[in-house]
Amino acid sequence: MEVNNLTLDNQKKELEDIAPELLKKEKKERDFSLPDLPNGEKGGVVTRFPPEPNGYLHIGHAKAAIVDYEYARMYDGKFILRFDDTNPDNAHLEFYDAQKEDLKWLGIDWDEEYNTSDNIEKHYKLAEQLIRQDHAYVCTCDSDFIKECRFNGKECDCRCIESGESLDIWKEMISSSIQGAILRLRGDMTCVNTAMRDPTLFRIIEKEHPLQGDKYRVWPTYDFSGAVEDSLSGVTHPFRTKEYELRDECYFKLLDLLGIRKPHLMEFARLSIEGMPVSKRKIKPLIDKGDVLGYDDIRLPTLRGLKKRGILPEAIKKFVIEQGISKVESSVTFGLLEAANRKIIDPITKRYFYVSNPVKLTVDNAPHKEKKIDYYPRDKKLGSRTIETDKIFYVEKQDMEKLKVGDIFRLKDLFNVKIINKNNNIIGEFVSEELIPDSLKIQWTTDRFVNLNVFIPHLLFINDKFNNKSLEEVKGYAEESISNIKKEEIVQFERFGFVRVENVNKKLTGFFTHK
RNA sequence: GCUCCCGUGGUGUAGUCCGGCCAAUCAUUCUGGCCUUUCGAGCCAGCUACUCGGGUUCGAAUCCCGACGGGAGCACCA
Repeated sequence: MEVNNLTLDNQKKELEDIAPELLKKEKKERDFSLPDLPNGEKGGVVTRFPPEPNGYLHIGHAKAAIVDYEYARMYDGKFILRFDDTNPDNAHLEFYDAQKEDLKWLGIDWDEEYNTSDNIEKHYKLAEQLIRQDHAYVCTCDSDFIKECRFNGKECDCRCIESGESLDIWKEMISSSIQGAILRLRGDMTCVNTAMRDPTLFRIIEKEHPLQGDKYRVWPTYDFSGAVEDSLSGVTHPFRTKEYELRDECYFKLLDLLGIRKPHLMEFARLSIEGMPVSKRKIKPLIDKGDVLGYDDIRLPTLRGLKKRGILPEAIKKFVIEQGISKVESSVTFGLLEAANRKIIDPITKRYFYVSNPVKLTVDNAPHKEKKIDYYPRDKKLGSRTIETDKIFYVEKQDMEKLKVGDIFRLKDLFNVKIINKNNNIIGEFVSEELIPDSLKIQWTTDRFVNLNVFIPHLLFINDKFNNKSLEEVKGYAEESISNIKKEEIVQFERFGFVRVENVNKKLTGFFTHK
């Protein structure tokens, strides 16, 4: 029978008769683990995270680090932390440790750690090999000229000097004080891929290195050190971001010429969050001007900023793995990270009363009470506190504005109140204790409150322009028991949102995490 | 300008290599409902997508060609 001649409805009916089970769509569960690695063998995978110690880690670094780390764990392999500190102009001592702290906070530990700058002698040897093989040459042209030649696909005269002479100058570069010389790969000056037009392999930078001091003046470039280190350190699956894709050819050519092992190099897209730039170029000026408070500002996607705001490392990990290693350039909303975070913190955070924009409410005939309220009714393990109440309360101005004289509402977990007067003072009247279904329940404090201001982060940039309303400060009263928290804790202020509260020298500050 | 990469709902992603099981995954957002002593969580339902045009094929999100759109690179930075 010609099934396709039937209408859709008839087809369905027909199917129901023959094979009803086919009509039921069972939900497919998607697992959020990373896809398999090409040629990935249990125990045989080595990955690496190679930051330059030039700043604090941000969510973009976290993506790379988590992907590298997770793959190593997935295959029972090895994960290497390598500081790519081959430019003494950029590397700073403080950031080696700072970045390690950031990684540890993320929950990442490494099997091996080293600095590229420890291997400079090795790099020199390989460079010498290239020169002897006539695959690299010393160039003394100035950078503008080199640029021009690259652009036009022209070779310069330095390319013709013979390998012996190049070697002599190379040795001089290392040992003496000559300036203005670089070592270049003999690539192809007419190659359509401009990355192959004799890229620079080594250059002279005379600056104290944070670890090596003044031991070296000739430093390898990323093209050289990256490829060589990946190969020599046994990395099998190095990842990097898409903007390096054009350099793949150079990476493999170098390893080819040197006759050393070629890893399986892969690229993924950079992670960008809407309105939260990651680049130092954009963040540094804001810090210098004082527009943001530092690299741990809660508006920033630095790991320190996220931490301060109350984002947990597990949420970052989930978020990153959900994004995966696609090459599609996309801009994710911060809401996705928030959602991941909320799922984790919701079941484990205590609920407190916090009243922003407080106004006084007097309930003259209120019964005196000592009310025990669970920190989270759904999980008694989180404990409870007892609040003593009398006639005086503080409630949110916004809530009171919604109510008219005569309206009845409930002070949550306490009793029902009717509004008697709203003129100068807000006066209420005790109505009853039993819960009135569907009544408005609002949070409150007594007159034994503590002052607590909450900083609420908003988008740092809107349409590429700095948002000068990006940091909002809300003043309010929190119930007294909030001051019992230790140094810091993420809590939920009911009907307000999740807030990370810091308790430093008896001074409380709140940082709004998310709704 | 040249070269490379990418293009699935509002957002992000799975599927693309190896065409059929895709009348397209999952998450998030949004809308409605349920539940709840929070505007949070949970539960249920709903909306919305294969950039376009050709080709190959019995059959294309998937392969080929072209267009369009987005991103990146063209550093003595990584």
